[in-house]
Amino acid sequence: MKLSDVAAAAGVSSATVSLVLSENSDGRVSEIVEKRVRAQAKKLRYSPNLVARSLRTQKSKTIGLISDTVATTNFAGQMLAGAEETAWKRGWLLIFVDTSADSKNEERAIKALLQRNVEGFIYASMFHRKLDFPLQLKNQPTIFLHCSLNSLDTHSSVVPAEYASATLAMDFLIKNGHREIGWIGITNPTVGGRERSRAYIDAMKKLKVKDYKSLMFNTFESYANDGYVGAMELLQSPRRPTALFCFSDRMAMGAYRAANEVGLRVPQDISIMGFDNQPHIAEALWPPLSTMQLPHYEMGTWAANRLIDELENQDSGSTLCEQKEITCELIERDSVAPYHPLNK
Amino acid sequence: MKLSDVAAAAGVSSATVSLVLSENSDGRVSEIVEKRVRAQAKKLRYSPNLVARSLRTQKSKTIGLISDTVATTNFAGQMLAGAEETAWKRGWLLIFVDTSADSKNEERAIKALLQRNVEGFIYASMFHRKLDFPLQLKNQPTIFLHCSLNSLDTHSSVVPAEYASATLAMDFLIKNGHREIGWIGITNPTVGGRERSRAYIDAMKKLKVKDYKSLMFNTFESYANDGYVGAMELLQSPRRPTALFCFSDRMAMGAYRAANEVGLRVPQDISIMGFDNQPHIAEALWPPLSTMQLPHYEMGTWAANRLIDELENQDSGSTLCEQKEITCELIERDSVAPYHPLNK
DNA sequence: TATCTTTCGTTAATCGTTTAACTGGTTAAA
DNA sequence: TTTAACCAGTTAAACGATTAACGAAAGATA
Repeated sequence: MKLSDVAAAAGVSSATVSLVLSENSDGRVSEIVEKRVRAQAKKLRYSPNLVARSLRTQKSKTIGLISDTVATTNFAGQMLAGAEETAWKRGWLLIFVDTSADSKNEERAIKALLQRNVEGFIYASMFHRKLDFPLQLKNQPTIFLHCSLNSLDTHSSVVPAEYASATLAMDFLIKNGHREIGWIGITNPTVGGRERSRAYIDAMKKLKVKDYKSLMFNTFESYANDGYVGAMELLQSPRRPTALFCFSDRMAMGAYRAANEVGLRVPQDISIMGFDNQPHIAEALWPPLSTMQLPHYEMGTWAANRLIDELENQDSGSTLCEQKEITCELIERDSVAPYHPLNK
Repeated sequence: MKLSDVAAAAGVSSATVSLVLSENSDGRVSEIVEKRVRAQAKKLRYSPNLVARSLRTQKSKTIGLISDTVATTNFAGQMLAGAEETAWKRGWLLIFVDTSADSKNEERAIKALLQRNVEGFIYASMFHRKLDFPLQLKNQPTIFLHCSLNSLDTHSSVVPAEYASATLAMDFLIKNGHREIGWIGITNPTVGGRERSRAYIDAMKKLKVKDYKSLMFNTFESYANDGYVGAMELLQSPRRPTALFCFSDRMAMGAYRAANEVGLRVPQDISIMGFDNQPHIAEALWPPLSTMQLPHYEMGTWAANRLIDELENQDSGSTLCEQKEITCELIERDSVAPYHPLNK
């Protein structure tokens, strides 16, 4: 069913049909004709050919999301979901391409999307990092998702508020009476690793805990086993902490095992705090893990909304760019208990 | 850069450029002109406008994947990845839409894709199930991914070989000398639940284990805690099994906890076999869990290849449809040990 | 009455390709 | 010599929308 079919059925020209259906007919079409056109369009189940429209208008109501493996890395798929759903709700289509962190792929992907008249991009990273501007996106409307630019005054970006969120986690531990808090983290230089540990250190300083460095343990990676190793170290040291703040839920998972092995009960003997709220882990551990919910979904939502805002009012001068940080939500489950002198 | 720009630069008509660049110029363009055209195209960095081409040819080299939340459910995102990557490799674009299992959404999604001249569909399900044919896809080339049709002779589908794979898992346990094997599964009527438990039962029958039913425990859902409950029951019963076959890795995770609580070591005192090879769980447990790798990625690959095959040789009569089953791979880690009389 | 507006539509160009049909000249076959 | 085939391209019509520019009839104004 194309425009001209409807036009023929309604006995008018296709221009008229177009005018009516695009709500652009301010006084140019009589009410009676408009009704006739609408009736026929409905009857024939007309739906516009977006390819033709796109060719004519040079718009596509489509945005592209390019990412390094964001879809496969389980819980970060929430970013995709958030972006896709909001685009969808606002009448836009989101095309997602995974470049597997390969720059040749990335180039091809951007080209392929541009060839399809994509109007703007979301550039998403699997893990929180800073990067240089991808040149192929020069003068394309672009939002950075879960990453930000080294030179950050040209485009909007949205990332988790690592420092603020980790501070929230520490506050929670402290509010529960803990002072001897251990840190299990990573040396791998990522924004998350750096900022979360900085928050830990600042909180410990503020608490005036002396020599907190002996309560810190860092490994390079953040797998469960790294957490195990770190927790074994800390839990068996003479200065055993009463709570453990782990860089990630996976490390927390390892910490659980260490606690179990050492004969410490969670949370009665040792409180454990995670980070990420990784699905199928955080709530499946026993006891369920208290942790910080990374705002993946919200970030995806924000990025899509922002981009579409920019695209929909190109004329309006609202093209300010913003470096957005979203704070993680505290997910209180059962792995943190109030400190009690008897614990020790 | 459009065709006519290249044409002007090369001093020929745009038809000629089109002919040359589409490799359709069998003897219609002299070599010298062809060279000139190619040189100019390269110099001007011409890349065809796919929207215009699509309008003209009524093809889009694009397929749509519609799914109920396949992207957000972590490890099933591998299906998406598999489909997307193969489409990409073969020069096709895959557009993915998540319908959140809402039929209104699904209708809109299919319409939106059709409006963009999508040439075929992959219909993906988050969990293995059977369904009725979605009417909007009538006479659209469609492959069913991780699901199959109730009336299954019209379209191709690809699913995991549940029965065969579960049999493989049982064989592995049996090869390790176990006979008293417990089953922890679900009553929730899914293909996976039904077929895996059937494989268990058949294996036990074949082994001639008497009254194997007292070694089975089913709950409705398959969360970690359900596995815990089931394992507690089985491990504390007078007839304690020497191995546990769990419907899912998450249930196995619960079984680990139960074993630990009861004072049984994995795998020395109790062997545990999972199913799914769920990322971040199976390998993060201690000891790492032996399990079956669901062929998500391969299924995605198969679906995309199949669909594109169909689309690329529409003329050729190879439109046979196939009900494909892919067997899971056994992932041997450390949670299964040979049975030894002393174990008990 | 002559002229100007308004109203309600239509015409035709355009977006960037593809492709069937054509052209004008040369060469080969009958 | 006529006819046919071939060569190396070109012309122009699509594909299905949008939209600037135009136009005819009716009503308003001077």
